[in-house]
Amino acid sequence: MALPTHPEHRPDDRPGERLAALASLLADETRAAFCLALLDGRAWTAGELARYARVAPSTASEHLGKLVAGGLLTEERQGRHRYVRLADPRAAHLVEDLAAHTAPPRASPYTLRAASASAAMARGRTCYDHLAGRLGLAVTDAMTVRGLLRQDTGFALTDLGVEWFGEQGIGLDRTGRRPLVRPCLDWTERRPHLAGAAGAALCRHVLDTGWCVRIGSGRAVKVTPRGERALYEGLGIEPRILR
Amino acid sequence: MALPTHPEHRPDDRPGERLAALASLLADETRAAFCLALLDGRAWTAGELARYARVAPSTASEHLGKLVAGGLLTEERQGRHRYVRLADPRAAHLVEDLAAHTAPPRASPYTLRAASASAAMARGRTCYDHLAGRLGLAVTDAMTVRGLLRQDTGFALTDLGVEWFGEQGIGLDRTGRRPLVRPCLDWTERRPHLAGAAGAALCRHVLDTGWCVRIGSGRAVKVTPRGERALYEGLGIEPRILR
DNA sequence: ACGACTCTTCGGCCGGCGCCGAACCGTCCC
DNA sequence: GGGACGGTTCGGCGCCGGCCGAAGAGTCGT
Repeated sequence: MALPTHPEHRPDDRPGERLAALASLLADETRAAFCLALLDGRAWTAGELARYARVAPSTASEHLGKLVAGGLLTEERQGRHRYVRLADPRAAHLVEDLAAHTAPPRASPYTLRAASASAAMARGRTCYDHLAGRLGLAVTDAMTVRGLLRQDTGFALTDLGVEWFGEQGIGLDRTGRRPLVRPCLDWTERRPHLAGAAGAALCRHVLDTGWCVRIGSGRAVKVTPRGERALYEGLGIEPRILR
Repeated sequence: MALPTHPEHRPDDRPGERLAALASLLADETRAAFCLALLDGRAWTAGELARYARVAPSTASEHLGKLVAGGLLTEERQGRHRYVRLADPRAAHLVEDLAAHTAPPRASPYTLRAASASAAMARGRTCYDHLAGRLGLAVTDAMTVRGLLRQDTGFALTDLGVEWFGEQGIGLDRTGRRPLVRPCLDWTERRPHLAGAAGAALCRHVLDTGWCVRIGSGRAVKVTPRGERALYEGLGIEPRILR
């Protein structure tokens, strides 16, 4: 027996349907705040997000339901906690891209605490799974002037760059469907920095080797003394840029 | 006298505000349909868009007001017409990207007319200002295998590729802030094709030299016999791929 | 000057959705 | 077992926003 399809229903007669549905997920201020918070790549609990966005737990729960159903987030239940994170690099990319389109960075922060926190964020932070902030830019720029990355005719590693990753002992996974290299336009600095599988591998490497450490539990990262030496020797990055 | 700023208003206390505002523009089915239609890069009148999306002229007018105010569209008044187009390549890129995230391409078209129209679209079309469809992919792939473009470690023209543009007499404008080359992930074919300033220059070139012509007034383009020869001789593209 | 045409403004309607609090369920810890 | 805690479900409230039709303003052609 055939499904009772309405005769007037034409499949492509509503060109904007899917696009609107996707955009709707981010069209709410609370959900947008959730996604921006999750750009740090970590898993947050529902309660953390609720407090962060200053809404009732019940409200947050409903929003998370929509974001998960929409495929933007994945959840992981552990005991009485509901951990939630961006579903995959594609979802992170989407949020990044949209955020990058939201015009000017905001004015100077009000409190001292906020000022020092945002200064740390400006120095170095992670953006989902790669390095961003001045640190991310410094690495990207250093790789560019050293001929490891070319930005003048697109955005791609050179042969030299691929070699360099090998020398550093950073494995490049070229199997997945994820692009090896892509630019990520950060919304404070207005210039692209290295993202994609290579960017993620590099970020993992600098954290694993102790070149950088996370500050507290947030997105901000700090370069260690050892990391300063390594970045200077390996890429010619002046330590003072990172301070 | 100071402005009566509310003391509790903290500027970065609403992280998702801007993102949500931007997403809201596309979160309506009618507005989304408008933007998708405008991806052809042409200027549409308000009435055309209203008929296309099947809403009253008054409704369309209101939507256009929002899209223009949000910076996604620009308008140009001519007599009693209001011509509207995507504001810039960045806006087009945004819509493309979001559209690319909306999952699977839809099922086979119902009517014969729609089938032949979408077949023409699949063969070749423009996506804002560059080539897409099988034609766009064929060009991108041919450039890749000939070493003009590298996609394995990112997405960038090679030196050979820059040279090739020069040989073809296609000027590459590297002054603007627009990236020279970027990938555009099309939402029917799931692979990237050449976009950015170079993609636009190439598209302009094939239309100017008569290698391709637009079919009717839409986005679909057709390769001329002369174009077939040129594409075969210049890039080794088999004519049958384009049929 | 007149009518045809395009677009805009306004009022009003309606549905959807974001929000909360209360009640409830399950987990963890004493 | 009892209490604290995290999350969810449900009902209800209020508002925002998309839709239309009617009326009006500006433009073009005859």
